[in-house]
Amino acid sequence: MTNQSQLCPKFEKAMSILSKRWTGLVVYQLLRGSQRFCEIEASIGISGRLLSDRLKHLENEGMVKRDVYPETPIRIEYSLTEKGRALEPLMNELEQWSKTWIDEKEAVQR
Amino acid sequence: MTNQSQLCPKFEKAMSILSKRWTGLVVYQLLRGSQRFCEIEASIGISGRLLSDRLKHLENEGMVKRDVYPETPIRIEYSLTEKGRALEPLMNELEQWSKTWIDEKEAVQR
DNA sequence: TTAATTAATTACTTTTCGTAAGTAAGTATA
DNA sequence: TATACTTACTTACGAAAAGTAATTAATTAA
Repeated sequence: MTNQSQLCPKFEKAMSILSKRWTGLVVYQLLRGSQRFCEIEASIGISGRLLSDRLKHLENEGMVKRDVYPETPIRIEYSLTEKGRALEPLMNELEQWSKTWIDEKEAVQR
Repeated sequence: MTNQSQLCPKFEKAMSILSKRWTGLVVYQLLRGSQRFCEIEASIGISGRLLSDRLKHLENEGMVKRDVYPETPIRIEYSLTEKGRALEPLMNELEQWSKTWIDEKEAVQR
């Protein structure tokens, strides 16, 4: 099959961001408002090692902003940029889809 | 931080499907209509080994249907079920987002 | 008999993930 | 002064997943 790819490079890039594990959940969680490292860590169950990596990645993509408050102990708040917040409609779509098409039994256990 | 996860298990499951590499692109490609193995392989640039794995996975999730036509050479058509097609609005959202927020330079190169 | 085609699968290497422990900075407590 | 505490990371390392390439099975044509 010699078919060339017809995929839009921008779309492909967008999908590559979303299809990296944890990244979508971090964005979803930050849609609730700015949060600190340990809050995100606890809320989605990611390890510190990977959360650190994903936040850096999202910062590089211009989707997340990092604010340092030199209190004691230090407080660092992460929040979405406009680019990040623009994924809200997509997240709502995914919520709707999951409510309609995923049943309790196959959902993630905790 | 002792915070419990507030994530909806259904949403978490949905996100885990989408955040597995290639899965989203396979669904996106099949939204164009039923296709055979080698067509999908060529169009999104996935290896046969992983495409085989992802199609099985999507079949198990009830999102993809596999039809065998015992011609010569054998033809096997993959298509989306209703559950799979229901992701079309989300894919449209991601397309829009990528057009607005990803610029040429950072897009996937080919 | 050899080759061709499609849809996989197997073997092997590289990359990423997950867990746990360690570090740095800045207090607070004994 | 020494020790402990808190947050936000980083490092080390074994396990799992991904990437590449070669191989297989079924069928048929040259």
